[in-house]
Amino acid sequence: MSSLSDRIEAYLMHLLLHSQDGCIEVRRAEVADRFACVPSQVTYVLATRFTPERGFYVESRRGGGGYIRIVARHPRPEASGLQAVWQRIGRSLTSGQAEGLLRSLEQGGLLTRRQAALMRQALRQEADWAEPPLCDLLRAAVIKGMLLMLSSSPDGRDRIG
Amino acid sequence: MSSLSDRIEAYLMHLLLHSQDGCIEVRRAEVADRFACVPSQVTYVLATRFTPERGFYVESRRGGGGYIRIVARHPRPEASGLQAVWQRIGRSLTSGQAEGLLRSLEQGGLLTRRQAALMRQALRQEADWAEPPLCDLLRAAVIKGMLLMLSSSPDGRDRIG
DNA sequence: ACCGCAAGGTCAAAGAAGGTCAAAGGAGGA
DNA sequence: TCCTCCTTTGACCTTCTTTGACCTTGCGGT
Repeated sequence: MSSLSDRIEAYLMHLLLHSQDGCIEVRRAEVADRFACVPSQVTYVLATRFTPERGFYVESRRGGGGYIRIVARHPRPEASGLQAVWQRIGRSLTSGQAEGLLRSLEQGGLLTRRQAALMRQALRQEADWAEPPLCDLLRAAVIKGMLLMLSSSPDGRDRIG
Repeated sequence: MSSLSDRIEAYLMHLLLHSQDGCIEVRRAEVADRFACVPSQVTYVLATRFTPERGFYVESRRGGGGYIRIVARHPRPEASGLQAVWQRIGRSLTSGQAEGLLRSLEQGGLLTRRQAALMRQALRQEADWAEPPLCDLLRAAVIKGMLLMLSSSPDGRDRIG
């Protein structure tokens, strides 16, 4: 089901989420080895998933002692909780930023796949009809509303009855 | 005589009902295979039966590891009063309209006091910084996002407690 | 400097899904 | 009968992934 790229993404995301500062260093060849694939596969994953648009930046160096460093702009959302994530969201959010956020929340276990899917749908439906910059404002508004509702009653216990 | 489309619909619905969270992932080619039909038949069923109006969202991805994900907004078949309200909200909502809406939802028992209060706060925070007409757009977006999350919680949180 | 190895980078081709669209088929009603 | 609406099919398109050949960069030794 999940593709090789997805598994590599999950692996790197896992490392990021468990890092102290939302910043990791890996060797391309090592990662490729772990997943028994060609090194350029790792490059592909970095290029398609860990983009600045989604809130990551990647630097690397070649030659002996070379490395790839991935830095997350939203370090460890799973440790800080939905409330903290919510506070970091500003008034505007591009679709790429929203997608990156949802993915990392999903990876961090703060959102179920279903919740993430619902939120994606809602974002499309409520924001995509507008042009930038309006659509980005709407996206931030929708997602913050949704996160607030989720975080305020994570398991339905907030029902007063 | 149930048509092929009906049988495919029934099959997918069966999977949904037996899923824990009202969210399934299938491969188009596999489903087509099971019913010995062309893949586009599955697309047809999705397009005609699993529509947003009927309470379903469909997400898909192409390429290797591609899939079709179907999400039911209501894992439980019970209709939700919130859903109906949600569907009637347009793209714009004045603060007066929003307040009226929240009040009637609260009185109707569809929202707890706490939820309503939370939503009021979110509305103020996310929309009031802007001038009309933008603030009305933002209000509609926030409130729809929040209602969606409430009305689609798998644990039936949206029912009157 | 120069050379050679040890990284990582690029790019394009091949492969693996799903999407589109229009034509053909079928069932029911005016 | 004829018309309309829903189904079924299939040819062709678009998107995403995987692989591999070849390129560039950095470091260390001579």
